[in-house]
Amino acid sequence: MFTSTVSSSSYECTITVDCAIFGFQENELKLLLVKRSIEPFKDNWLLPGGIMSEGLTLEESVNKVLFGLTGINGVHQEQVKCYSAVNRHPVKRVVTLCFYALIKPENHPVIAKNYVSEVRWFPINTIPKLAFDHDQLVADALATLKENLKQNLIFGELLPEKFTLKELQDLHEGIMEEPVDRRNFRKRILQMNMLEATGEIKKGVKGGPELYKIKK
Amino acid sequence: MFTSTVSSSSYECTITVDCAIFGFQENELKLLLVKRSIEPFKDNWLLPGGIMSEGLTLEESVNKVLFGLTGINGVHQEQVKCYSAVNRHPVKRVVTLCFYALIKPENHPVIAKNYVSEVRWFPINTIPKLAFDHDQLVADALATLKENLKQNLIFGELLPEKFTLKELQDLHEGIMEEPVDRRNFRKRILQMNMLEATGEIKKGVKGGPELYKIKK
DNA sequence: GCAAAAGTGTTAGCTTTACACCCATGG
DNA sequence: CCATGGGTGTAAAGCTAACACTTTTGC
Repeated sequence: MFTSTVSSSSYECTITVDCAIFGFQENELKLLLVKRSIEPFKDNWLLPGGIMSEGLTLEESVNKVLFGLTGINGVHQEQVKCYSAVNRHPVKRVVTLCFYALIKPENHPVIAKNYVSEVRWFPINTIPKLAFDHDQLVADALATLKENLKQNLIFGELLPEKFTLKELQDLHEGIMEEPVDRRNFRKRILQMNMLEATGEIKKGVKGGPELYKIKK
Repeated sequence: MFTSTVSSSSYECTITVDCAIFGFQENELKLLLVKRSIEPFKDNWLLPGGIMSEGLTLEESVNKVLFGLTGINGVHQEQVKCYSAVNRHPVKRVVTLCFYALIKPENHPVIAKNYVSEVRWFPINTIPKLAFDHDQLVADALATLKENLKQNLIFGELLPEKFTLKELQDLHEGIMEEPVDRRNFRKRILQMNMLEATGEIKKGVKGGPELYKIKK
């Protein structure tokens, strides 16, 4: 812990935040990337990121940065890992904390702003080579996301208030990138006792599936 | 990610590293704490910690800090979490990255140095109230340690080169704070296929237990 | 009415847990 | 020789994984 009496020896450093924003669309997991319009790494794709703000926590800072680059606003962030290799930025020493977030793309229209010339959702298997050490950050963020999802089932805002078990299963399969047996999935989920049936059925879809919601 | 063209808006901040050093001694898990000899929180116990160094990664920095406060040198560090609440330090904004390490106390004699008036190993259930938000850091570090240990079995330097299964089990039980069945433990461990029998038996202990070592 | 999706139970395999006796060694 | 700890196997329970047919609905 920093101590006031040794502040003369204090070394201050730029802290940045990067965020792997995952979204679920057309039944597959996607990642939001931005293209840099400036050097270094001009015209390269990378994770949206920027500098920590003076009066904000890192979680608040990353949301501010995200809004400033893409227009995305106020999403729940989870920490992934801190990266501090001395040469990870070619120009200046920066320490970065990486976050991930899980959002519904249609709730968050994106616009390229600031140093970003383009913002685009990439299906998870078509991610290009990224600038800086962001390939590593993405790999770590994805592993953390899957790990967290395996334990609890935090779906964030990915589901509408009322949803069918099929929708839930598609989400799971999309994120985990592996299929699961329908009956076993239903059993497992219902045993968790976190959902409650609404009694309503979803219209406009064959089979007449029941709608569920998350128990309060 | 930080960009050179926006460096005018860069906010630099002190980054500190704190470390929960766990040790195993007299068959129980202990935590190394230091007592501050200066304000704020003079005479309070807390985790050893200090400022990130200019040319070092955070992992290297925490080892430097640790050496400077306690004499402990070059131990493997694992990241726990980053803490960035704006008021977590009463004097100045600091962002802290917390680590944990797992060492063998007898390999690392400790000496109080710098702002530390005393260094002591506390059994995990007798930890006093700590300064700053270190109660939280300790709770998080312990949870991370257990989690990591459950998955892989990283024992760091806790075991001698050759050890008996009983020693391994005591270690496990001590860290996890729960007993396990001896036969089931042996089965599980040997199935992992990470150990190999040396053919030697340990002398000076009843029963004549076989010595194992970690497979290369 | 037919194609597509929803709903539903049972069984086999596997994993995990519980449990007791004999043997080797140190003192 | 005796007390302490090391070594070993099996059975029950719980969990996980595999699998097929009937019902509902949209088109």
